[in-house]
Amino acid sequence: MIAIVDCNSFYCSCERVFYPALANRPVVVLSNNDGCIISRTDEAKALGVGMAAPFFQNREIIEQNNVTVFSSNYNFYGDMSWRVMETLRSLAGVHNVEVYSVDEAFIDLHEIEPENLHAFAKKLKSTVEQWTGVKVSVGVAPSKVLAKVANHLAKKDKRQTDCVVVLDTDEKLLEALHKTPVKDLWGVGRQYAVKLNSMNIITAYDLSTMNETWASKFLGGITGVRLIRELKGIPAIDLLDELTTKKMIATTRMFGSPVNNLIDIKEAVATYTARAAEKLRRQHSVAKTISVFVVPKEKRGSGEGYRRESSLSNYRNLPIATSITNELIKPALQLAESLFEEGNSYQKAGVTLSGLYPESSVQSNMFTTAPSKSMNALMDMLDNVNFSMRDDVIKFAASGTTKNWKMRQEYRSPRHTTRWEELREVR
DNA sequence: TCTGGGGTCCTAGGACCC
DNA sequence: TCTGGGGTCCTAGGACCC
Repeated sequence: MIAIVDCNSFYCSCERVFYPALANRPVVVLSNNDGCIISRTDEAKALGVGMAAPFFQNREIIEQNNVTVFSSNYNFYGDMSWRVMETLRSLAGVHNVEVYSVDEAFIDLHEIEPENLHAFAKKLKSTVEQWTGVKVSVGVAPSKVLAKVANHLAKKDKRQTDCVVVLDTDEKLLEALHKTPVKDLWGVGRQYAVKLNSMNIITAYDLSTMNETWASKFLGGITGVRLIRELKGIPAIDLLDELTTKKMIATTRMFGSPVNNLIDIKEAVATYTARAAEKLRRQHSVAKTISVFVVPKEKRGSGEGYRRESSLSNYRNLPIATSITNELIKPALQLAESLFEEGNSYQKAGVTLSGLYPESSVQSNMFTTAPSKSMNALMDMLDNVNFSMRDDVIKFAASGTTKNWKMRQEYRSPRHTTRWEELREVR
């Protein structure tokens, strides 16, 4: 059996830990740049605040109902996430926990006796809440997809389930499948939901009766086949090794306001490159390819709805794979220059590192030398300082100091857990 | 006025090779 | 004039996730 532990309204939950007075009040957390609502409590949801909805469209409801608003504070959430995951690891064993996202983890329960499943799930929940203050829901079932279904039901009716649902009999599984619309399944997005409904497949149960040949044809090949198997209770998506390394690393961000000069664009690109390089070093990889993209600000008619912007990008293959920040910044700045057009205004830029290899595999060729030991030692020191502060205390000159392009964060909470000077005071 | 920031996997199709 | 069959590698693009 597999469990998924999912934090309830994670970012809001984090904020509430340090503002207990908000316990039963509506709270929302905004995306970077204060653009969208990316986390909302049940109370905010009940008021009609939409998920992933633009902030400005919900402003009225928020102000009228005195909803508490926070800008996102990723240093703080990252630290809280780490605490939650450590708690789970200490209860279930390091090797049985797969951290799936900042607020979710799968747990392999093969070491737990069937009759103890429910008690163990409860223990996961109560311990996390006691040690970190973050509320969680737990779903338990024979496969990952079914565990997600269980978790969904646990969240939907918190009072009745007490946020724990264990699907350990065929009757419970069938009932759960009948109750779940296909659109709520993990792996079925908007496109597939429409397609399935048009074929008169409405509930998860309907989908579970389909065969694999059909799934292969209509639901994205092997992905669809795995979904069907998982729905039938046959695990088809492995618990991932904790040490799997990323195959691509990106850092991209909207600007606080449109940028129209090359100097600012280059500062932003240098900053993003430094951040991406840091992620790269953390997983002990080097990158062979770097690409940069910029998104011009679109001139839109008032009648048009929002649509995904189109970006301009360019890439470069490096002579030798590296994770040294300055070796990556140089080509990144050249790429930024090649993309920039005088007179244009830009709203976003990003840097992607790909062609990743373990750093131990780097070889020098005839024209280049392997990075010197001192350069690597410098990077280590920089990462240690910046990581311990969960922020960039030490930066590269190319990142600049003006930050005309940096994002808006009007409602950010203090970095309670990573800054002494921002620690909460209790009198 | 104002619409996030990361990632993954899969497939199709083109380039190239023998 | 005629123009195979099989393989690999790469990229772009679509779908999905939180």
